[in-house]
Amino acid sequence: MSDHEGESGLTRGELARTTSCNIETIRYYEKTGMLPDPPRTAAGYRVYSKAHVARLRFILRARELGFTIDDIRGLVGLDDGAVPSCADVKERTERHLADVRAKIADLLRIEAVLATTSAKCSGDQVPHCPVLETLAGE
Amino acid sequence: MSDHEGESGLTRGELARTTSCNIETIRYYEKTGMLPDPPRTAAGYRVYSKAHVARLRFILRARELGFTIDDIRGLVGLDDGAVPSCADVKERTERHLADVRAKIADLLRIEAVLATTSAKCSGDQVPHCPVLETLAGE
DNA sequence: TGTAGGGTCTGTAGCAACTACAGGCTCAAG
DNA sequence: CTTGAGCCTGTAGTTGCTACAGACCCTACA
Repeated sequence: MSDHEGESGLTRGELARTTSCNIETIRYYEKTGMLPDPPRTAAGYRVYSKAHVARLRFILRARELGFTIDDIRGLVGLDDGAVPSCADVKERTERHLADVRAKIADLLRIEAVLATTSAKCSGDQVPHCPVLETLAGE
Repeated sequence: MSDHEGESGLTRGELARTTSCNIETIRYYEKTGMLPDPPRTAAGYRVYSKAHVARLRFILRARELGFTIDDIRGLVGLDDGAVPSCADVKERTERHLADVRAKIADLLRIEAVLATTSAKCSGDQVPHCPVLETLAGE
């Protein structure tokens, strides 16, 4: 699979390594239409171009930021076929930002409960376990 | 299904309503052993006692606090059969607390990126979309 | 007594977003 | 020409539910 295209023309394994993406995930993104179907060699091996690398990097970065697959589909214009407008992108981002903030607020509440409850517990055998009592509803 | 047991002896639907738990989730918890199999009427209807209500409330509260099903299994002594020691409970709680804190840290990083990126975007047509550029990797 | 409507029973399939096989090809090196 | 790595496909598993379909059952009302 060494060819004449310079650094282009990656196999699936090579793409996985250069992007640190699980090799099966690549196939998954292809199946779900996130990543365009690459051309194949005569033997059926996928051949990825630089465009594929860029697209995959985009997807992975968006996932890192917590965008769902559907969000990303919108960001790359796969839901309506058209390249999304700047306003579209901004709106999706803001919506996602609100979700993230809500999740942070949830987790902070949870953290407070866990921290105070756990602090009450000596770890020794005390008459009642504060953690279990909290969970049981006092 | 009105019986002589006072406020005990709930049907599945009644248990769902009193705990605000989805009715199917109850069956799921039963199937996975989180909730003990209740006795049945002659026709095969489940009959739940106060103990079931308490156990389900416990599970739901622990889930709200982000404990996984396996965590909860440990908290109620279902993984090794024995009632967990206070130290066990404390250790599980602390471990979970660390997870929660890590998740919060992740989300705060994400929030910062999203907020600054989104702020750069006017929403109008500008030459380049700052959000997409960030995702594409500058 | 009949029936209409709700509730309940079971098993099974679906969701997100992957991940991990099994069984078979293909390719490059020795 | 063989060996071993890599690739191909389809399918099943993961977590924590949720949502059916099709069959019972139970109560109320006529």
